[in-house]
Amino acid sequence: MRARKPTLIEMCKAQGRRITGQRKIIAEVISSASDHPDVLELHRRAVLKDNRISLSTVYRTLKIFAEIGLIEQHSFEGGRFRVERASGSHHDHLIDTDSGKVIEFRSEEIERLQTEIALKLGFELTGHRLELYGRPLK
Amino acid sequence: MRARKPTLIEMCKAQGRRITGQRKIIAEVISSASDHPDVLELHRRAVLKDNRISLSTVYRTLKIFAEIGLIEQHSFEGGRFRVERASGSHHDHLIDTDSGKVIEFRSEEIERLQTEIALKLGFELTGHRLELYGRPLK
DNA sequence: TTCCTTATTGCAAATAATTTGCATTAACAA
DNA sequence: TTGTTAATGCAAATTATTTGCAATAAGGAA
Repeated sequence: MRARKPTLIEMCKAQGRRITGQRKIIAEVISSASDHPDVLELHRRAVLKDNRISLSTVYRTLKIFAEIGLIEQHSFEGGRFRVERASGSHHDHLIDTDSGKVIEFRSEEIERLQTEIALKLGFELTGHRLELYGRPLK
Repeated sequence: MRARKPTLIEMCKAQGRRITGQRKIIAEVISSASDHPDVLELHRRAVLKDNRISLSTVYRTLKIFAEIGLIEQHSFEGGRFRVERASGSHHDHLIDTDSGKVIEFRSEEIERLQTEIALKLGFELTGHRLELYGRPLK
């Protein structure tokens, strides 16, 4: 039997946090999202499952999840913050400027170049942000 | 005699805009900035030269300059918009996370890879954002 | 130069996104 | 079951930016 990846809630509990109904639901919404919803959208989806979840709680819960490293918050060009479950493996994003959809990708080549460039400029790379914006080819 | 690069104000005039005292000063502040100041900082500097410049005017002027393509506005991680005079030549940014300073760089290699990746994903690259974050090496 | 039209400005109020104070509720350990 | 206290909901506060509107001033016409 293979070790299962712990759920958001399990990780949360492991941090000594209380497992509330609203946290369970917000975690569920995030886990089952295949897109990169923004906070308002998350709240909308959460309220569908339990209409007693306030927007502040969504904000607070996201902040906690982010601190523990369970999710990542991205701010793409000219929009609100958008959320995705941390996948463990790093990737960058291509944003479809027609639809707003987000496509994930990863390039070892680019990762390597970034470290190299930082080094050449006299810096130790601690993070980066790479976003491509494009229109689908016909 | 070689053609001189037109000033922000000249470009502005060429667009049929009125040349006001505040626009002259804001243009001056931007042109003489060697860093990437945010709006509040620009306003602070502008007020030093003429204390009758309001923050809204700075915002409005920046919007106009940006529309004409005279400046670029960047939103680096977790901060306000920061402004730089458009240089004509594209470059990316490395942000010193200790000091907040911004270093410009350009890598043909990375530019090329980006176009290639987008293409591979079925997209025509229309824009991108690349920011490196790092700490200076000792 | 002076006058006239209308873009531009300053100010205060409006938005928009997010955060916070506080009284109430509910997790969960004893 | 109960007591402690983290978490919640709500409304109000923040922060960054935009906008309505009356007053001002650029710049072409006379």
